[in-house]
Amino acid sequence: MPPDEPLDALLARTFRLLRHTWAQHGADLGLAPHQGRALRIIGSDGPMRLSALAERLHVVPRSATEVADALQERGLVDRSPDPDDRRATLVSITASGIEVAEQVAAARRAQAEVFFGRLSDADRAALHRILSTLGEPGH
Amino acid sequence: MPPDEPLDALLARTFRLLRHTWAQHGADLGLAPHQGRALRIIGSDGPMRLSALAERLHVVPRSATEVADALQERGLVDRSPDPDDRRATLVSITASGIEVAEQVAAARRAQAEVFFGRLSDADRAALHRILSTLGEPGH
DNA sequence: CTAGTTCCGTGAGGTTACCTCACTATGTGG
DNA sequence: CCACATAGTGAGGTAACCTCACGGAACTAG
Repeated sequence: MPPDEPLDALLARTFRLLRHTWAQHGADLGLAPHQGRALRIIGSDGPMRLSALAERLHVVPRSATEVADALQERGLVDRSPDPDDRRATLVSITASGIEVAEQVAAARRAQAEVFFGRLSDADRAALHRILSTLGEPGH
Repeated sequence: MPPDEPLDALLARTFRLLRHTWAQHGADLGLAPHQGRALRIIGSDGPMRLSALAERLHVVPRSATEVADALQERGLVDRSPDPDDRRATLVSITASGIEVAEQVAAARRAQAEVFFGRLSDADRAALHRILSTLGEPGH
């Protein structure tokens, strides 16, 4: 609302708006944010160790166990022993997991279309370029 | 990293990068995210009821009590009875609260300067305009 | 004025999503 | 063979939310 809102606050506010719509639809599918994120990661990167999943989610390994537990209980992922290391467990997505992940992805695409819909093509391209610049190298 | 990353994911990733630096400096001052946010709100909007603070923080009133408790215990805010309504409590910022809020704000400005520093003035203006458009009206 | 209703802040207690620590089973370098 | 590191998980803790119920205060009708 403030016309001179600093860029950082503006970015935060915009993101919160976007996240709000995500949470809405994620909740509709009974998925906590990290669960949806994990499902997407496993779905796109293929079977991975729990420790690898933990790293992708930015949580400690113990917490990835819980995320996997929740998804497994819903039948969305499976655990299997890693043939290369009998200490390790591979988490892979199931058929119904793929289905749910696809629903999530579709809902997200649709929502992004609405959310960014008011921008011109040029503005979308500019936003993409500028954000990419910010996300790039020099930490 | 993906060159064709969708806008929504890109926005989220960029924000996470920014938030990470916030959390860092907030933690340095011993402030949880909501505490810093509350301090900023009370500092800029003046004394307010707990229920009003709750609304600004997007939490239920009971949770605002806890945020205020934590800040009061650090001596950063004060509670006083609302002269207009003896049911209500006004939370106002103290002298040391102002000092801490100023430190937080200064750190934030400095970090924003670094974070957005790689953008040209034109790009900053474009980003500001585009994000403002996204945050505006038709939900 | 009074009786009913609504609203303010908070005590009590639950849930959730994280964490650390310790343990077992397994792998690895000397 | 042995010391040490690593993968996942049980046990238990914490922080930040939540709901529910309450006492005091304020509004509203009759």
